[in-house]
Amino acid sequence: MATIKDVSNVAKVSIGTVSRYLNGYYVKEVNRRKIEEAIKELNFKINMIAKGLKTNKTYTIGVVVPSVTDPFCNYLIEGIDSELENINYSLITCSSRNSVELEKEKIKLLKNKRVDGIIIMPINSDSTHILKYFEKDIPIVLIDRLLTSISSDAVVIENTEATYNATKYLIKKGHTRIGIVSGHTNIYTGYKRLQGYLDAFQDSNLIVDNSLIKYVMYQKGEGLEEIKELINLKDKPTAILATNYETTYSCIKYMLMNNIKIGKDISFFGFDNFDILDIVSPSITTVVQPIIEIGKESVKILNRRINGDYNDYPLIKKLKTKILEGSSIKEIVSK
Amino acid sequence: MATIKDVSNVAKVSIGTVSRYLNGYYVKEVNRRKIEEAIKELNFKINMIAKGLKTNKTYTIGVVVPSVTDPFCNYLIEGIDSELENINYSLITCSSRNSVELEKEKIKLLKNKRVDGIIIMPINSDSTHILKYFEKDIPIVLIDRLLTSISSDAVVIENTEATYNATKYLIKKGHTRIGIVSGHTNIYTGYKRLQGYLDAFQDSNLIVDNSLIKYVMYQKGEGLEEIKELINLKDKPTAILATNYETTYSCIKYMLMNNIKIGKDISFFGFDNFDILDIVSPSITTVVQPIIEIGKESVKILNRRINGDYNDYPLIKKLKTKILEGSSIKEIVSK
DNA sequence: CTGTTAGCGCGTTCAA
DNA sequence: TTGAACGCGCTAACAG
Repeated sequence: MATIKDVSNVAKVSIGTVSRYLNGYYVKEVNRRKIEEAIKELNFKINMIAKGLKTNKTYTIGVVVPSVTDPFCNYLIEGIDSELENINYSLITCSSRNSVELEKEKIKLLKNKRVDGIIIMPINSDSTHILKYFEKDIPIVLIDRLLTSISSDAVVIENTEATYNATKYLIKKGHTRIGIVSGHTNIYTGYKRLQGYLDAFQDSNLIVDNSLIKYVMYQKGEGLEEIKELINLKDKPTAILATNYETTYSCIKYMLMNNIKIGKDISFFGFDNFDILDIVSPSITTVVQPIIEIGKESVKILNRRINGDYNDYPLIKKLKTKILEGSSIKEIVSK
Repeated sequence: MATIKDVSNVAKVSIGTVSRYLNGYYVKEVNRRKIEEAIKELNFKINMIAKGLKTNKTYTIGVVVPSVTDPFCNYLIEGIDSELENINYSLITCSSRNSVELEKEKIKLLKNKRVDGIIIMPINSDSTHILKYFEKDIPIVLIDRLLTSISSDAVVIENTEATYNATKYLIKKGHTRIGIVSGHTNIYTGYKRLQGYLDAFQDSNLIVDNSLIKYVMYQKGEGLEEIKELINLKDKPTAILATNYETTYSCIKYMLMNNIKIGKDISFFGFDNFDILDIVSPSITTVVQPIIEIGKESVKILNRRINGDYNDYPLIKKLKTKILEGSSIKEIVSK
């Protein structure tokens, strides 16, 4: 593959001149023409590797997500990718496959690759194992989940507010026995979202029944057993609140499998609204996160750090959620 | 950030020794210890950029897919990513967003980045615009779709066989008026899959009614109008065959929206089985592709090319599909 | 087994 | 404005 040296030979100008031309500096008209011809003739493409070695930039950022087949992560990546296009960066995608070990591995890999920045959606809130990667050499932005005892840039949603509003919504519809499929509290979003549920009960002067709280893994296929327990409680819940996409999915699956009529036998409040919910009937009332926005925002912050702008560091951006109303929640009129 | 030179200084051995240590060659026990200490002390990480400049390798491959929010592409990426882990490569993911322009752009970008190889799922079969990127400098493997007039490594499925078997299955169940939601024939998979449908009719000595063939875009949200036409034909089809995930999804959505009972009012044969079909009732009979396998296989071929093994070039690997039986197909007993 | 050194392709001085 | 020369961090070849 042709190098800058080959171009300088063919064009009969010096390497420096070619380099300057490539980087947008002014060169004499005659030389410009000669260089352009040589480039075309040799089909020269600049070697970003060599350039990166010199400029200490790779024009690449890395992202580490727990899964690449989870729609939440995919939309995150879509947001990141589309924003990256604006600044001409490319993206190395890494899946930590929900393994802390792999997460470490991948971050190390990205650092070796000298990416200009890293976006991480951490597996859990435990920062001890990850802490050492947070030297200031490469900027890192956290998404979706924060890490304990690390002050870092991050983009998350108003988690507590999201479930608070959802729970309040259910209470207003007359529900007091509301089951929640919560994540484990060592996961940032699990902890925060449970908090919103508890707050809503407190603000409404209602007592929380702990048997209505089920802790499940935020992973595909998890939670069926817990949902079963919830639904078969002696004193049954009249409504169930799921707190992320995976649990929403599991709830729907369980209820369909067991012929439980959503919105009739039991009310249901979901979390995250992907295609899938389009084809469930009745339509599901859900908390909707601005996922694409989260991705885009994280890139914007990261890019400022890459360019040395640490003015507002550390910045924790919290995005608002919305409620999308469907027909999965029945109003209970008190007798 | 510490360099190999710093390490050699601290460890009091030569640069060469450090380099050899890093690359797995044998160094004297004493030196090994000193080097390891120095590395830990300096928190040294090898600079892959510099290594790449020398070895002309980036240990990175690129993949270009039409979308990063389409489950088919996601599972493809999952397969690629997991296989890449075995050979310690990382992956630059690019979305062409179903735009030929962007597809060109992304390939060019990957070439500039000097990735060691590229995997492409082309948008359509038209190779003219893409042809010039197929110089032998960087190995390319096509997936899912072939390109006209380019001989290249590729991993696809037995497309014609897949729909042939599905159509035969329907015919055996007594269906003769089978509507097909086909892709446009300028897309490799669209063309091949339609062929299977036609072949099955011919082999069964049945006449194909062209009004039962609808051509739709293989993209999210497409096809609702065509499905409507199909279902509202004067002489209605008794069964419908979708030919990819997007059209399967659209069919299900249309039927649910219009309260058409799948497996009762009309039989339905889907294509690709993601989570989503888990929560549709009745369960859908589908053609199942070995998607993860396609991804893994493409990496295996690519890796051999990267290592200079062009023995069986060009290799077009065709993987088999299976039929997953659900309850969406009714048997018609002739009166 | 180790130290020394050239050079990968490029950007960037410094003189001219 | 341009050309020559150095160095980014690393590998590989050679001599020891």
